[in-house]
Amino acid sequence: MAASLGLAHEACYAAYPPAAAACSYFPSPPPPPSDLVAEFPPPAATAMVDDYYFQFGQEMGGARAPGCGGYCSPPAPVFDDGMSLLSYAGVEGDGRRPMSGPAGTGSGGRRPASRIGFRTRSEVDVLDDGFKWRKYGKKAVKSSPNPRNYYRCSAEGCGVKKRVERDSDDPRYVVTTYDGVHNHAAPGATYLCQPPPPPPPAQPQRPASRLHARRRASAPLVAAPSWSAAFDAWEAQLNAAAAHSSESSY
DNA sequence: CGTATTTGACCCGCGC
DNA sequence: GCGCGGGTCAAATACG
Repeated sequence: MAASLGLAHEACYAAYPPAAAACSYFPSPPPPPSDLVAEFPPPAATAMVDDYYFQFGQEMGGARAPGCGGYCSPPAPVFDDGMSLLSYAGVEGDGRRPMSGPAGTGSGGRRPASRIGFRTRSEVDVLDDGFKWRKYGKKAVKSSPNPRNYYRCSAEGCGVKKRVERDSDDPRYVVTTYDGVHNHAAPGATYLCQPPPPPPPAQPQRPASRLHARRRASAPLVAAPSWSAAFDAWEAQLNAAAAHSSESSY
């Protein structure tokens, strides 16, 4: 199922509003980026997210924890050009829903709290990112000759989802899109990043409907407005830690 | 037998 | 208003 071989990273795209973003954890330090097909244990995502952060982190206004081997997304998108980043990644997001604009627009506020995408060269479709996923759907999409697979984090109460599909332009690449933020640790993961501040109790994101009413409750993906204050505190904590770290190193 | 996957159907939002 | 396309559900099936 999961794979950890034959990976090379190309690009990834960005988180976007609303403001529930947090630190996205990945299980192990990434290998050095390389054009060569690296052979290493998971995860596929790590290196690319890290690379991406270095490339776009400032524009995104993201916070990077001292010694963080993962990616800490900003509480809200700071960059103005999310679509261009998507284009850079060779994916088009939802296709129907704008990646920018007021939260709750698009399809009735069903937009996930945060989204990170990867385009990874891999011989296999499913990349081992340290989390356990359950497949819940498969769909042929118009924009690609390859089917899109839908996965949900199998951890109880964790509503994170991911979509996996082969790049329509180059089938050697797998486009993986994560929706939401894990509220738990990855099994067996080694975290280098501080945990984000605890999310406040959030309201269900989906509008009430007959369908949604009978569906299982999933972990809320949207943070309450007060979350930004919590993030500020967390960021300050990171800055303090960074300062302390630099002082102690001399 | 329990769990994971498959797959057709359904729902919803958007564009025309 | 209608059709299209994407996302999800849930019963059926496969697998260990």
